[in-house]
Amino acid sequence: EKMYTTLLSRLGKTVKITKVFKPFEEMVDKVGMTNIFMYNIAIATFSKVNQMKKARELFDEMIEKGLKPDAITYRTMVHTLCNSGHVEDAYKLLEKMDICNQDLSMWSHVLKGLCQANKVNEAFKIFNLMIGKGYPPDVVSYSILLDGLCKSRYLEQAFMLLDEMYRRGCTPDVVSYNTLLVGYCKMGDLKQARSLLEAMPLRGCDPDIISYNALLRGLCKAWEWDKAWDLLELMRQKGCKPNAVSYSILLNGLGKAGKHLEASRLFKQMTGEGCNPNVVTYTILLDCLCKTGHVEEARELFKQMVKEGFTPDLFTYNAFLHGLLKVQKMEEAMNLLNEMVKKGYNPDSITIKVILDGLCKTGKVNEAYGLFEKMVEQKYVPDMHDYTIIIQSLLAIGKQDSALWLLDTAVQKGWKPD
RNA sequence: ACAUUGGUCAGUGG
Repeated sequence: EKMYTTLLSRLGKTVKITKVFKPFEEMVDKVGMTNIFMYNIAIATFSKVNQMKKARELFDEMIEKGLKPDAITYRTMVHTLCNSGHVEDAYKLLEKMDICNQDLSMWSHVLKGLCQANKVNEAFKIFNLMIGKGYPPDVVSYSILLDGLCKSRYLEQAFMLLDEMYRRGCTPDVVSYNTLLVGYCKMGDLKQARSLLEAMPLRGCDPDIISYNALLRGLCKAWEWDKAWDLLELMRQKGCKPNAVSYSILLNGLGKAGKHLEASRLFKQMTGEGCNPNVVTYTILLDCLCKTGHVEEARELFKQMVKEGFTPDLFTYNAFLHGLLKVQKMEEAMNLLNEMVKKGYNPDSITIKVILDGLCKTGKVNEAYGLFEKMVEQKYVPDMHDYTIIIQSLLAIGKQDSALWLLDTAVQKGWKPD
């Protein structure tokens, strides 16, 4: 039994790296799952590769067998339920389990899950409930709520919550401040961001690279290029050397502003500054080249990144596909699509929208609809945007009745037209 | 023997 547990653990670790879980699954089926360790390992492993269903089955199975889940089992379950959009279930589980197996971090997972589902109000309800149960919040749980408020654009409330943290003796740390900084910058409120940044050292929190990157993003969004360059200089002076994220923020800003020459120059420059490119920076530049009508250069960049040993990911493929389809290079796009599938990247909802849109814009509405039906058959669940792409192009070629029919189908499936 | 480990920054579609 000990041997099997060790074996399972070893195999589990490789699964987490390679994401290939078939052999592990067979192993789980073959060996008898006899102790709690084996279940804990198996549950954790399956949840790491997004096999929630498997994880839950095992959890139920162990209870049926009369094995009592321990704190670790519960923690793993709560964690993965929250991260896979099943916060409700996580909450139910927490309500059911023994007090001795609960702790603040589990409740924090629930808070985060709710915030990610855009349910900040719910999060606050749980927050109060959790306090009532004897789990006073700490700086982490507060920061989760701060982030939730910021992402829902409730910046004033976030600021007030920061104040509440002081009053309750939960001194905000650099993460709390950064959370708010990001919020201000995304909203374009650079004034507030700057004053918060200046206030930080006075409150015993020196800004770190994330603080500066947040501000950098705000400056790029406002097209304040000179100030952005000044900030880079300031960062170097303060010993916060710009990192790959800093450069990708700048690259993306330049790209979105259509400044592809400057973006290309910065891309070359960053290596000289001791910062190596990565998949993200490559993808940003590639996208920028595509969007500014330089597909040939984009293709060269794609080749270059592969040659330099970087593996294109779904973002890269989607961006490039979009670029190719925009200039009607249908055949090359389909080759790329095949290549990406062969490499193990399954088209996601964005890939599908890119292709639908590409087909429609080249007048191949029928093909688009055919693909759409095929995807639905393969249990892809289209959203309203997928419908919109096709409906719009049906209207464009004067097929109002088909468009209306499709719209009706979407509505019947519970979608709300926008 | 072994397992879980809570918060903040960058990229793709409509």
